[in-house]
Amino acid sequence: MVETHRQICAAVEAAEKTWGIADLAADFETTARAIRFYEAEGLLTPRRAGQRRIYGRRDRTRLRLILRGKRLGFSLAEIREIFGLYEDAETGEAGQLSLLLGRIAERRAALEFKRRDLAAALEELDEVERGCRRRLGELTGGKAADGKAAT
Amino acid sequence: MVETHRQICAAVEAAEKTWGIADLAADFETTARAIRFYEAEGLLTPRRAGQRRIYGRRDRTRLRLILRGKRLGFSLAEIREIFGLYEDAETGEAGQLSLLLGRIAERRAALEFKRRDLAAALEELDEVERGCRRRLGELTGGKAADGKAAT
DNA sequence: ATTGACGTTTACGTTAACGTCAATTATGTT
DNA sequence: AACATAATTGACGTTAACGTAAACGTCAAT
Repeated sequence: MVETHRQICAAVEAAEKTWGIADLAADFETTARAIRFYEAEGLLTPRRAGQRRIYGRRDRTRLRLILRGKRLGFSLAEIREIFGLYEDAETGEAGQLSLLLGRIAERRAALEFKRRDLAAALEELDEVERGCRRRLGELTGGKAADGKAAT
Repeated sequence: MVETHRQICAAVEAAEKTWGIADLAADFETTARAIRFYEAEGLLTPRRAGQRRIYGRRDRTRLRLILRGKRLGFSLAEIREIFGLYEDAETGEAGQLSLLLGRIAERRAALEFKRRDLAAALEELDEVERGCRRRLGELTGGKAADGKAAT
């Protein structure tokens, strides 16, 4: 007798909660196609129940990292490298680990560069807003007594 | 008599410094092709001396904004919208300006969302580094006296 | 007047990251 | 057993953001 999906899930649920691909897509506001694509790119490796993909906690956190990485402007290739770091940090040998620290430092530098970009963008936005409010004040404030308000 | 490029530049240089497309490409570590592409997308509008593009201060700041936007994961379409905001803040009428404040708020929300993403990414990287150092300590520190170090 | 450096337009090619559709295969429901 | 529902693979299409190559113009220097 071959186990059904339900039976397997029941057995597994005792140990760990699982999800189907549609669940993930809904929860993370993405599509099944995209999730399969990430798998094809080596970013996800869900278990299988026969044909069907079964996702666990670990897969969810992975997907969360993927999507966040994308929002920050990283390519899937870069994200894959980052995952490499994460793996190596757990499995690597001593020789690799010190090299790893260097690569982690690079990653940190990239992230902090982005943080500066972000800070600059926010500051400029503030400036635009101030300018906008000032102009609004000039136009509606009624105190058109100063020569510059004429147009 | 038709003015030569040089004569025009000489006349203009008194008022403002200018650059050619290759200069910009070099200064910002991008390519002439990309710069032309941004123009075709309506993100840059350099003056012309005959056929040739002449870039001024304003164009440079624009290009800087474009590239920063890209690094932060914005599409050229989004960047174009942002430029729209910037323009409107200077030229818009009163009615538009209050609407504009709302769009600015949206932009700010998007940027602060990214900031949270970024903070989370940095924290996780920290965690990975700590884990890495801990493992490194276990492997090389020699104090393998604790049962868990065996593998 | 030719060479070389740089710039221009036009057009087609490329890559990443999926979307879309079709044909097929379970799975649970009635 | 029949049926709808949901998932799978495979194939091809699409969009954004340029790259690349061809063919030509312009200017300064030789």
